Amino acid sequence: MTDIFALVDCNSFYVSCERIFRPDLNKKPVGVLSNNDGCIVALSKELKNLGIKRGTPAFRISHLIKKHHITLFSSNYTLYGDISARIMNVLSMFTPDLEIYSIDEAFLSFKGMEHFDLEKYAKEIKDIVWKWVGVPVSIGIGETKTLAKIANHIAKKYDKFGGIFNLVNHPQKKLVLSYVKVSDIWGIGNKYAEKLNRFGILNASQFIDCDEDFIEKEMTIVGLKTLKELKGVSCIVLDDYVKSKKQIISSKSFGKPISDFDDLMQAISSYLEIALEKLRKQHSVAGQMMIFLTTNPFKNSSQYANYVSASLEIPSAYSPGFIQIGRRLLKSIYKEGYQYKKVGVMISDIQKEEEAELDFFKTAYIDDKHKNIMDVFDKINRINGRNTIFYSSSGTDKKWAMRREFLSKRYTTNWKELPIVKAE
DNA sequence: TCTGGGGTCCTAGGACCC
DNA sequence: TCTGGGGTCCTAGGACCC
Repeated sequence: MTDIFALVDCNSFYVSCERIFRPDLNKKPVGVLSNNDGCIVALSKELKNLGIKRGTPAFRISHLIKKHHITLFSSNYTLYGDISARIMNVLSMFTPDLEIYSIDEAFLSFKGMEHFDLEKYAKEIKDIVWKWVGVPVSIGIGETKTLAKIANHIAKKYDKFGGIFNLVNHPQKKLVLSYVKVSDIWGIGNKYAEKLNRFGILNASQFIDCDEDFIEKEMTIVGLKTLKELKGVSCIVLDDYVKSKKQIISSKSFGKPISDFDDLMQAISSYLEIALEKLRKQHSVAGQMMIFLTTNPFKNSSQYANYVSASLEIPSAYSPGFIQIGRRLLKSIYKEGYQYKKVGVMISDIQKEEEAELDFFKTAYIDDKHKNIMDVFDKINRINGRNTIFYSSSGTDKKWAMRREFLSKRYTTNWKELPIVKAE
């Protein structure tokens, strides 16, 4: 049976989520901002057409907002996460093998379906997602994940394909690949694209003709896998189970500069709470933690950045233990007199709770009481909403909280903010 | 005034061991 | 002039992804 992969990718996902509840913004330039309303991270086609690029700081386009009637939103991850879950739910009805690759992308296995009308099937998927959730998607189909990615890229780029492109047994595969820049191949980023360009390799068709030893030498076995995938040899398998995280990071820039130790400690404590809740959700414990802080590198003021890590005697997921160590670590690298822009925490050396318990010398948690406390803690927040209860070390004044000036409502996760349909 | 956040994998090099 | 060889483990850094 031939392996066939379909990649379903939402178009301008965050923008599309906002548009579900603001249909008046269809066909208009819309953007979604990063945390702190800093950079533009998602752009509608109309905004892209104004020459604005992903990653542009919002303040650089402030003069264009009025002129072109641009609408900007603060990122509303609660909303996007909820819409994403709905889409994945719909997609899972079309295949038993689904890999949720990111918040807005999923690989579907079409294994053994080479005699089906794959484009027609993809069109059905696209239409149903649009009808039931209200988000437009593009679908690319290929014998490998990398080819499905390329097909998706083409489906998105050229309107004439109606958002669907199939590379399986394509009679002009080489010609199609010659239209794809090497930097648009999945797995080839800026650095390797530049390197390949220096060798005169500019598009996917030229890349596929390269000598395998040469590619492995210049791009390690990662590059070699990409090459083989383009040739139709599947090297990247479909992972249809949820993988546990091997490290969890929580960090955010502050809404305004912070220099006080206690404020920084509040942020560290809050981020640790977020990271550890994620850790417990995947039933794991961590044996290592790291914290870091930095001033604003874009400012001319005096700069300082540092990080420090510590190992835990016993791997755990008990928040107070981590917060205690976090305080000690912060003390060791904190310097007075600097304007800090960001702090963050990282927990690593992660293993499953059961596995840790099997190890006689590394019993997870100090005792069951700690585990019970955290279970109850998480349950309360799960039922009543995040931050219903939290540690006092995380503070209540939160001077450092991020800016979110253009936040849309919690249309799908809060009863009080449900959209209202008015009959005229 | 204003420049994101969260991940993975691979490799090279150092420390250490026999 | 010579100053072994091989293995493992860990870490930092680089590359990529969304």
